[in-house]
Amino acid sequence: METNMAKSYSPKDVEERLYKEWMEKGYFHAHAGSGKPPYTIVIPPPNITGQLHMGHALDETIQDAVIRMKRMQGYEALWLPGTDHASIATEVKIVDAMAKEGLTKEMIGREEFLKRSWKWKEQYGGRIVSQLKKLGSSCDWDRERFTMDEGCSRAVREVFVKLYEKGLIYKGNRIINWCPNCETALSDAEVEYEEQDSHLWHIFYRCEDGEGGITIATTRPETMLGDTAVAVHPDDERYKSMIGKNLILPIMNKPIPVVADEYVEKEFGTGAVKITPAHDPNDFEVAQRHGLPVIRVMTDDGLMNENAGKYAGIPSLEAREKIVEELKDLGVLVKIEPYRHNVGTCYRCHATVEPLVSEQWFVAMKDLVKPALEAVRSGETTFIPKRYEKIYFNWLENIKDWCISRQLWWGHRIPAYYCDKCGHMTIAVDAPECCPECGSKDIRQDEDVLDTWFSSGLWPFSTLGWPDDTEDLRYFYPTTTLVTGYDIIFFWVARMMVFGKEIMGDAPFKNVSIHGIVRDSQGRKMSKSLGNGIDPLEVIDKHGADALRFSLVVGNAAGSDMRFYWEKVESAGNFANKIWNAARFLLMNSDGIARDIDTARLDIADKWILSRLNDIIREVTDCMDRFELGLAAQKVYDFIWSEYCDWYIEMAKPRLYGDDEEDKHHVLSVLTRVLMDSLKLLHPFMPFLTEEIYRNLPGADETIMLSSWPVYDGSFTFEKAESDMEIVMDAIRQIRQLRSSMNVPPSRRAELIIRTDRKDSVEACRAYLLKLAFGSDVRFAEAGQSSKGFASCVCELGEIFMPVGELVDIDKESERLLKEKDRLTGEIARAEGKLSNERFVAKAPEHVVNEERQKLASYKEMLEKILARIAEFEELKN
RNA sequence: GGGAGCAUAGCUCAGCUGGGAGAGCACUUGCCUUACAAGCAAGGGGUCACAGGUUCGAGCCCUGUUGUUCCCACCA
Repeated sequence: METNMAKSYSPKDVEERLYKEWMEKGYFHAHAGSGKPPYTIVIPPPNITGQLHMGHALDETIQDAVIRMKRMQGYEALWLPGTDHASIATEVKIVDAMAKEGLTKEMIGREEFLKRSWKWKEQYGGRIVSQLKKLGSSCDWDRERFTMDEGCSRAVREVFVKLYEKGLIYKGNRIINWCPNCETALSDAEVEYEEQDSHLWHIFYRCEDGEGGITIATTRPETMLGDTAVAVHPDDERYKSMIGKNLILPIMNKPIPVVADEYVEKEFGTGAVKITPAHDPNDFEVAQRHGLPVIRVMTDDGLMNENAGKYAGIPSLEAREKIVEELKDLGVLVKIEPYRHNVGTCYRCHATVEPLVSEQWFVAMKDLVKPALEAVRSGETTFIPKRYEKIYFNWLENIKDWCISRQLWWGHRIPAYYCDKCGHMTIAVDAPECCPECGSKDIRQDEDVLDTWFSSGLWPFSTLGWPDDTEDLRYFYPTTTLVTGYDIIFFWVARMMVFGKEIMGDAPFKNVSIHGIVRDSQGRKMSKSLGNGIDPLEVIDKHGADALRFSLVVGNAAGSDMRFYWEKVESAGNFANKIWNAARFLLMNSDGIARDIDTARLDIADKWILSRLNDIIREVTDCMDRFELGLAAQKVYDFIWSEYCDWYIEMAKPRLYGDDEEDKHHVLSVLTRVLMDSLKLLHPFMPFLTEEIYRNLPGADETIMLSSWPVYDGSFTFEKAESDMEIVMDAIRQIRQLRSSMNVPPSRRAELIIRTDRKDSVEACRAYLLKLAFGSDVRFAEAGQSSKGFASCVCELGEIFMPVGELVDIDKESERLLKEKDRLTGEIARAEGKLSNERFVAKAPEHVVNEERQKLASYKEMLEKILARIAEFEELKN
């Protein structure tokens, strides 16, 4: 048959066209209530401000691979896509963009700012979506959601009200992490610590009664203006007598008490800690225990405030220098030590985070967390790999209350309404018309918005329609699998588990498949500041989405980091081209008619490849089910390239080019079947290529996407043919090696004279031996066949002689034989050693012992033949 | 301070429930063998970090050591 397939595969011509068609035909759409078992994945929603990076590419590839396989296996497979408003990240970007126009938030006001933000969302939110499509993601775009769309926003308010009414959300004055740059509170999870060089300042606080005093050590002298005590360890002999006395706080010149608290480490610094409750979380706790006042000395934008006396209005770092100067002048600065310590920074802008006391909204986590912990302990939800469960446990077990209010505008505004008249606070899903307490219309909503992770925590059910009782929700919740990186287990996975258990009763997913991050070729994290990021779109442009996808998955152990190499992408692209050409070969020889395999006609090679296909189907499916995609992809790769292309296609050639029309059709039926099933196994990784080829194969369905996943077929398992074929293949390798060692070109064919007990195998493989071992003829050796004038080799099949005598280098040949003799002698010694060990024979499983016996016998036989060859050579030399 | 991962060929990495060390890339040699030179064939290259232990048998299980990466905690 004529084929118009190009000589090499060009992804560009294929990918866009196929994706469009898949969309038009609605293949991605899942139907609730179809009766098929549901398989659901909700996408980790990318930020609307974001561009596709390698992390997304990996994450989407894994999800798409899983969902495509499940769809083929007959599940009602739903991959629900969407995007995240990413409150703080987006707001920072919009503010930056505005700054270029000389504008600030305050200048344009909240309403105008939100208008701009939505415009921004319309402009950029679509960008990431179109990039996901380029990867081939088979998301159900009809169900696309956005964390700030009407439904998700209502879900947020509902959950807020519910938790508030249960007393699990509260407003309070507590110490929080403040980013002076973003000017908002942050949760603990949003603080990143980095080591920085600093100093430890030792400052002397004298006693109020004039006798002595205490030297404290601090890394932040500027906060001393807000000190309300000095703490020492209750058992510290040095300070025991001071407990309860007052010290005079330098500069401020006011008395503060010495308190005893076990939080103090006697060995660190001077063993005395200044207590600044408003600006240190530990100090805050000490203050709570001892009933100390809390005095803030800094403003929200990083200046010293009115409580700082003469330092009011000065930026805190500047104040630090001046205060140190003044302490020195007062003679109370005892010493300055260099000191390296961790400093908290904002995960978005990396400004140093200021712990300070502020009125914020919190979620009380202690009790909420319990069912989420139990869900993983009981196995309701399983992490893959399992070791990530420890991280999850560790975080949830040590959780503190979650600060959820943010002093930002872009996000879900907190549904709290304050009455200006009577001061009553109303918490409600829908904005009240008037104060339910006094009826006044002078009510205003809380200015703050919620932590972006609050709404993403609801994602698995808010996207399915909750709080409404929708068919989607009933059918697809709980979802089946979550695929995400280990870097957001705290931020996101844990929160979804908590909300899922609390709101829905069921954990949001059965499996959490965790993957690593994509690093650069030197193992560094890809980052904007390093400029070492690789744009997936560039990779797709150069090598195709299939090559990118395959390279991100193949050979990678689940859950571990990987490095990006262009070579790996190229190799994946080569693989695509290899398959393309295999298909081209098949179609060039095909008459386009689909035929079932006639099992009565199967020869040894057919049985071998079908049997091997069966093995691979089982192994690949098994790997996929265990989320070992790297192994699965590797197995498909090896099977297609080595076994199908390098061996079976080559073996098919003489049959296709022969005169036996029926056999030709038969071989085509096997070639087609094996290719078709291989394409199906590969489809999750390379959706475009496999679809393009599949459709052209005789007997194909409308699309590979909805074709059925291959299943193990016992009638196509032929263990004997498989092992017989392997023995012949080994003989072919030996002959090739022999020829290669003598530099015999393929064009020079040689007669193959074989001495063997496996005459059946040789007869069955006559054509294959001729083709693959470059034989001119195959015949059996006569009794007493000598190796004189022949090149020869020994293998499990038997002995093979080739009349290329004039090419034989006797010395080289002897060397080769001696090497082989040594190898066999070694193997025999090893096997005999094992078998003569009584405990081995007694304790090892029977099949292991038997295998060892068989090997030994086979080695001995081969060695005998080698020795005979050597003897003949010795004779020849003399 | 607590926890986790990794250490296997020159490089990057696989190695499933313990049963004779693998792939890709790189390297050497020979081939334009009518699907593919983005290819085919052959080859070289490894004390599986180190030391113990369990076992008939350990790259794999246990203990310890070293190196390395990461996460959490945050003694001012």
